[in-house]
Amino acid sequence: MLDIQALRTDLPVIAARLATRGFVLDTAHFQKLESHRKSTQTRTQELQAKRNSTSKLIGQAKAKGEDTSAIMAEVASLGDELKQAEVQLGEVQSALQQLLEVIPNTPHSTVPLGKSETDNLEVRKVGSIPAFDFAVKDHVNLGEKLGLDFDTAAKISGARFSLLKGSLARLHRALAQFMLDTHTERHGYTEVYVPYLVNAESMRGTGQLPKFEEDLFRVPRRGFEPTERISPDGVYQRGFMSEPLANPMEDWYLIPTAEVPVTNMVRDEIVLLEQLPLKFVAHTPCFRSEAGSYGRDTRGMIRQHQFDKVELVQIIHPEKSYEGLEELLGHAETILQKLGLPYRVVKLCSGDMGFSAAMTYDIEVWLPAQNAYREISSCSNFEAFQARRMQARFRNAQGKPELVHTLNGSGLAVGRTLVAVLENYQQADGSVVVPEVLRSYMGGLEVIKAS
RNA sequence: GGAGAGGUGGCAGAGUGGUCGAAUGUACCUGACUCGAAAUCAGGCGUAGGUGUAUGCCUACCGUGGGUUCGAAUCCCACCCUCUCCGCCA
Repeated sequence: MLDIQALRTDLPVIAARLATRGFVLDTAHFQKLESHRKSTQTRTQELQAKRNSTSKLIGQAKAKGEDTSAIMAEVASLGDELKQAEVQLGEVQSALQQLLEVIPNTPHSTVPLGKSETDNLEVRKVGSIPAFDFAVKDHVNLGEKLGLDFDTAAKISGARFSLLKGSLARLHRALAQFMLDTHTERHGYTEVYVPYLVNAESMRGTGQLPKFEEDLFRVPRRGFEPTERISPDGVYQRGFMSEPLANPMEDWYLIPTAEVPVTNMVRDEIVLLEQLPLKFVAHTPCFRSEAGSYGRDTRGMIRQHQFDKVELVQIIHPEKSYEGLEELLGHAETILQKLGLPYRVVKLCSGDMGFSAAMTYDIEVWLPAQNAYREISSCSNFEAFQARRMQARFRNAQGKPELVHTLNGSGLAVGRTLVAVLENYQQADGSVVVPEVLRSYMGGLEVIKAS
């Protein structure tokens, strides 16, 4: 969320910055709401002040045993007008809030201007692209002999799920363990285990709600009848839904990234200055509906409804956040370097960044079968955008509460890393060499072969 | 699933419907005393918002949302959360 004070004082400037990311801010609408808010709030507070002072007089008069009927009649006439003013104020404030919640973050001044991913800026390329003296296979072809089974996953669940067996399942686990160990032992992160089902308030805090609900899996709790049942006359019914119950419980959402539960750890908290930066790493599954991505990456495990990710999160002092972003990016890069995977770092342009980010670096890993770099990590500085939504603050040197900055980045997406390992370490016979750093996690296994 | 207890300021903990934004203790900050510290004494110490050049003034907030009332931390309703006991359970 943007600072409403800044919008009040600097509206044209902020609108122009938002325009660089392709967002049109309706400034006239904002100004109209804002002036309505101002007059309504002033009027409401005047009436409240009058009610309060008069009511106090009644109390004092009664204490002395005086007659209060005249004064009570006076304040009674306030009632309707005050109630109406309060309702109006509530309406205009929630309208402002709703408007504010769907405005994206303003890009940092050093973010390259552009409309789409073609305008992103390549920052560096690291590692050398492997040369193969045979026809490279993609991870799907390679995996089918090694334990990567999409058919069974489709039977169990549906499209965009995968099932790993044997050495590949272990490789998947090894990657996650290796990443966690590296970040905790070398980069100073504290490992956390977090809930995978979160409430709407947490989703709002990091910016997934209210605008991107269609990307999420929503899990109803109490509130509906089951979706399957045997009807009274003995017929099996599927997809049955009753009318909603009178008092439904708040729904949960499956996390689309560990960013949500981990960053929300500091929601509604005031952390001590000396505790900053807080650095957390979590290995979690991520669940995404992939609504709107029909037909994209349908083959293989690049784009799944469920995938694992090791996520880095930092809660950091505002003056240190850009420094912190470079460090966090480096922490993610370390994983690729140690795995010996070639990659490049891209700075996203204003038009390609996510809703909440002020600056984002993507790390793209080389996939030989696609002959392309593909995103494997996204590292962002959200500045105070998420902190403002979460009311996540620290006590500054003057002892006053001030919003923290939040950073996060994948370190890395486990499924895509597995794809990259398979494709980059493949051999002519269809086997895959296990990267050196993973072997201790694989019981010393050096090559994954068809069983 | 059944029965009960409770949610108040950083923490602890009071609060007959009427100067309660809230006693008191503790922590913290400032000052006094001291060579210094401890102890003691005095003062200060919530968050958000509005308004004004300004000392300031005003509004909201006692789990959340409604309601009753001229007036609600206090009364009523619903919900959320925590804890205890019983049952079930990985």
